[in-house]
Amino acid sequence: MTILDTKKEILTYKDSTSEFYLSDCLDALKKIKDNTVDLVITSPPYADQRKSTYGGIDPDRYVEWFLPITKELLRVLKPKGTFILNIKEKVLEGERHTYILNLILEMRKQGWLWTEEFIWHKKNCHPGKWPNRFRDAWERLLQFNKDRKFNMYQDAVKVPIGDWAKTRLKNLSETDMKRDNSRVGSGFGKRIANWVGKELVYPSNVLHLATESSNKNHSATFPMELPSWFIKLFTKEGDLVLDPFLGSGTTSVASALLERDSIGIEILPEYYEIAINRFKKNTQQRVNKIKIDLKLSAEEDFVNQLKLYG
Amino acid sequence: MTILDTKKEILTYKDSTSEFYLSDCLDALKKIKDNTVDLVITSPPYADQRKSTYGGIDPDRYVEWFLPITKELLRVLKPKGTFILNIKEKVLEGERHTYILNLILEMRKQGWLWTEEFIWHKKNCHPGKWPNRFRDAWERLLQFNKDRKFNMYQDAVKVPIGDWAKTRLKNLSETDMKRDNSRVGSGFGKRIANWVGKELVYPSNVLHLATESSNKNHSATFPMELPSWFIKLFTKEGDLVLDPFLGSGTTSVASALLERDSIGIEILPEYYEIAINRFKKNTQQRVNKIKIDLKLSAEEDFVNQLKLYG
DNA sequence: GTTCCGCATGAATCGATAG
DNA sequence: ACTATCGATTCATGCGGAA
Repeated sequence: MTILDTKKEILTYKDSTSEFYLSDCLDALKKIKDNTVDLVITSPPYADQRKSTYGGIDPDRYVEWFLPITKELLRVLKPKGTFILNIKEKVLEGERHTYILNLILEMRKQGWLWTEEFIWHKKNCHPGKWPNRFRDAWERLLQFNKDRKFNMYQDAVKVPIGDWAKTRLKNLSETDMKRDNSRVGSGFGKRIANWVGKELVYPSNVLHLATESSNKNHSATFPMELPSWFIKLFTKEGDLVLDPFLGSGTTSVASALLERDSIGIEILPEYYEIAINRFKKNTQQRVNKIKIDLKLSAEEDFVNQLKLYG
Repeated sequence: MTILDTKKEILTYKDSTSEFYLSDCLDALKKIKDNTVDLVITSPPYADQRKSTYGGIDPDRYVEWFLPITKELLRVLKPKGTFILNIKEKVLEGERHTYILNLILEMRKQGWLWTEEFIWHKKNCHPGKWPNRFRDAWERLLQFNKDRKFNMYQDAVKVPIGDWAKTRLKNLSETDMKRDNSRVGSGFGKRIANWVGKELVYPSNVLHLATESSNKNHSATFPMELPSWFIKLFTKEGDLVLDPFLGSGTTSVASALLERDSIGIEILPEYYEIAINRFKKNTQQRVNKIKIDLKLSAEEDFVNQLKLYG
């Protein structure tokens, strides 16, 4: 084993501050004070799955590897904060492995409450064919809390579709959507503006999102909408978001664009650099195109909502 | 406690035989021979949920109540057979209860393999609003097997939609679909005929189905498409399907229409009668309308596939 | 014979109130 | 205190009656 580089950088966007740790996860977590984080959201290395990049954790030892980390997360999370864990068990010898079941049971012994399990339905799941199973099109989004009372801002993720709007939407052909979408601020945008606020409903615990194929740099791509949705749901502006397995930095970017502070921890220098660069690019781009962004924002938001809650 | 009525009736449809037991589940199971069942599919009473009708099982005692039953199911299932368990944990004191996690772990100790977990996305989930959670829109469909090698007929549930058909479908307005659907054998039917065989894809492990509210007789309606889909996937004509918690008899009807034999067990006389009557009505109706059904079958099948894999 | 509209109906959960 | 019951909340679906 080589000795790991460690460093810390701080970037800002508008009023938000984003810290980046190049460090072992546990080491960096120990530098964070008790009860300071509003939301932890992460997609840890899946057992044995990303062996080539992360070293891979033996499925049978996954729980014992992860428990010290969840213990630290419990410590740094505010009493009314939330922990969202994106994970899916792998198949081993023809069976779904049980490490996630055991992880949930063990985390409850640590003091975590297992509040809810959201489903991420991956609309464009990985292709493939096996004689004894179909393609895996969903992942778990486990919600844990320290207390039955936690912060939840449901109105921030309301979905602008009722019966009436839905029928109209179905009657729009796909080419219509595309054409109008490209004409910024014109037809489609105006129509959306009419819908928004007319028929807002609360979403359910099933999210419909496509994986992002664009960022091939990091093997586990979780789409920007995923952290964005939970950040809007469980934090307000100025709150602090933590991702202990930052990867290519999706959580940091999502946090900054929503003007939340963030801490991201990544052990591999390659990914750390990718995360830093992506953050700079995305926030800078945002600043340069601020006028266009403002014009687009209503449409973008609507389209994102659609993608989330198809 | 009153002494329960017990009886057994046998009904037939085409070449298939359907047995109905009015009996305690365990008692009836013990009359079934070892290694004779090709598919067990059932939706047991959820913990504490149907208290008014089924007596309700205490969540903390759910596992110990269910394990003797799964032991019998393991005995009667053929080596290459499959057990599909439809279940969802309830919320207790703000947390998702862990009895299903424990059930899976305990069933593995009995010798079951936990092969897969399908998701049933309930499009019309129960409404409601709470300060700390969204509506629950999914249920588990746990797949268990006795052996890594099991029968699976994937081609039987192929979905007739590729990218090309998908795009065309989106461009069809809803009213177009309805209108053409009503003209039997005309436009829509022909178009389907063009698609079938052109773009067949395998489905994923996420099923999109609405619950059936039409059958008001039984509180827990699982939609006919659900057992139908798994029956097609895991059995062939003439095979034997078992539902130890028959309820209003959906599994028996689905089995008969697909010409599989079936055994259904129901402890409550009210539901037993409903199941018998529904079976008679559905199979009889089917026979009367056999010509129309044959004409419709291609379309019906397509529409059902659409509903399953939206 | 169709199509459209209105309405009842759920495998729910929380918090307040009552025993 | 601890348990049991009840009202409030909410929306996709399918049925029935009417145009």
